[in-house]
Amino acid sequence: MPELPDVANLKRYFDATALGRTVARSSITDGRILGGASAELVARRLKGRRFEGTHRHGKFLFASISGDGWLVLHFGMTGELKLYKEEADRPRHARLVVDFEDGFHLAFVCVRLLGLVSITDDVEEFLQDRGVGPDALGGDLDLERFLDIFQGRRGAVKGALLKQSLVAGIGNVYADEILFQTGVRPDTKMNRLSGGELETLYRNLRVVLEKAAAPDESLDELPRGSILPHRGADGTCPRCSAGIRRMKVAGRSSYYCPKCQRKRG
DNA sequence: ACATTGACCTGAGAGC
DNA sequence: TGCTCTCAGGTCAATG
Repeated sequence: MPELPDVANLKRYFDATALGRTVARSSITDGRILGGASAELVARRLKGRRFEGTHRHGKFLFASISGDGWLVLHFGMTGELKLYKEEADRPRHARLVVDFEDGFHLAFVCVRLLGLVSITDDVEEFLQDRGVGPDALGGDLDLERFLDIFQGRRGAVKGALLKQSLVAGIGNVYADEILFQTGVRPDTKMNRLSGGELETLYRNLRVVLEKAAAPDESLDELPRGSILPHRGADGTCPRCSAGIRRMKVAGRSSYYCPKCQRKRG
């Protein structure tokens, strides 16, 4: 679930449920979610504080803690947030539970433990240390920067789109959607695309993610319709009705239309 | 430097 | 019912 558009939704959920509330206490129920950070530090930083605002970069969500630093959340493959009141409603696989003074609880749920909970004092520094590239929807990713990053790469287009150090936020599903809109097969080598195709790729990347991240998600308004609901066995192309095919690219399942998406080179 | 592969985790679903 | 296998929307370390 949690690619850029999903994290945008989780940010809205966090804003609606946690901002302005005061933390009474918090607990980490499985230390493996911390990626080396200290559970004691997380608890100490949150206790008695309020969340004042949030910031999303790629698939990371940062929540500013009143007076002192940021809570870092990454949702991995299976992360989500759940606000609840009654203890009986605590979700399974809650890895971080924040208890608010007003009796509500916010759980960071992560079945497969591939997500991350941490603390940082400086968001920019955190992103730099981890080698995270510019946000896919950010203002500093203009066409020029995009071309700088992707032009001349030798590997598959899809592999490059998925690489968070190049551009942050695109995951397996939206990479397929962007490539469907662009009419390019996922295994096409990046350096086989013309300048014009790269520009189209950039425009589609922005449009797809903007539409998907909007509160009223509207992918079906895309010029070619959306391939996303047709992923999986027996899917058909929304544009030409050909059977959707599947192949592995960069180790990930990739769905594409054999008629609308051509391989170059 | 760049690209590909396996490992990290758990759970759901298919097939026997 | 229960076992085994495959797969899942992410990322890192190790390898070519």
